[in-house]
Amino acid sequence: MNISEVARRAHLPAKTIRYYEEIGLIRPARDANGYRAFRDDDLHKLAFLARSRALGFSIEDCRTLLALYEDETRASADVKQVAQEHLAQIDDKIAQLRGMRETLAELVQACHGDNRPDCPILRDLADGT
Amino acid sequence: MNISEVARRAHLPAKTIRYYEEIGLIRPARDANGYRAFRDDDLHKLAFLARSRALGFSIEDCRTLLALYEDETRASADVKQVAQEHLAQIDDKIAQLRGMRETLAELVQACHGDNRPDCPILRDLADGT
DNA sequence: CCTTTACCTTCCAGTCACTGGAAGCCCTAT
DNA sequence: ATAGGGCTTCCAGTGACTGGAAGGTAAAGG
Repeated sequence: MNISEVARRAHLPAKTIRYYEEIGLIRPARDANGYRAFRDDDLHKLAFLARSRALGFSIEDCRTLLALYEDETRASADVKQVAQEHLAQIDDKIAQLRGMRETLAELVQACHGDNRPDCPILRDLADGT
Repeated sequence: MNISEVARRAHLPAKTIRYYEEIGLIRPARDANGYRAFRDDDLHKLAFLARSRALGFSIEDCRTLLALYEDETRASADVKQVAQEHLAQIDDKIAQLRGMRETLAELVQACHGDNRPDCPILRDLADGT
């Protein structure tokens, strides 16, 4: 498989796949002409990475997960821990965004949004009141 | 005011304040010795920026908001539009995170987290099933 | 007056995960 | 022979800082 085919099948841009090789997540073979020659194994790994990234795991988490995936003697507890920590981070992020959302929604609500300069949004940003 | 005092009062790291000057958000005067000499006006702007950033506005949004803040002839509608667009982006982000959270929580739930290698999390990442 | 300590300055590099673009080689079809 | 598309590498840029080095300056203590 050339890069564009594997990109299509793994749902990743070709650029990203090259980048993943650069940082050592995959090691595709090369044809005589220098083109990357992807095996099914590479495709599986890339699909694994695409799904891990879609769940918001960092690249370093993905590296860990991929290593666990390939390690037949892994303990599922190790996988679970990575996932749980990530879940906690997502919860933090959601909480933070909800806080912002609440404040912002109130301010937007309070602003007339007309031609006059008076604006509760700016007042709040200026005074923090 | 020197940078450390204004940093303390605006709740921003000194590094960030220097960065904000570099990108043209503020233009503090200079003392003869080369130290930045912050006026109350600079402090107000920095506090404004700190609060805008805390609500998740991008630096470019902050630039716009600061310009509106300083423009006595602004229309509040312009401010409201920036805030509303940002609110919509936050909502998108929350929705995306909630999607991830839901999937992840299910997977974490399903994983025994013991010494055995069998793991629904890895299965899902590998198969997408 | 000297030294220490705590500021302040600039500049450069690194973060994270790509993304865009340039320059150039390779393969296929006409 | 040429046109097109795909492939390669390398370099630079994104956003918003953050860390650290190298060096000037100020205030306090001895």
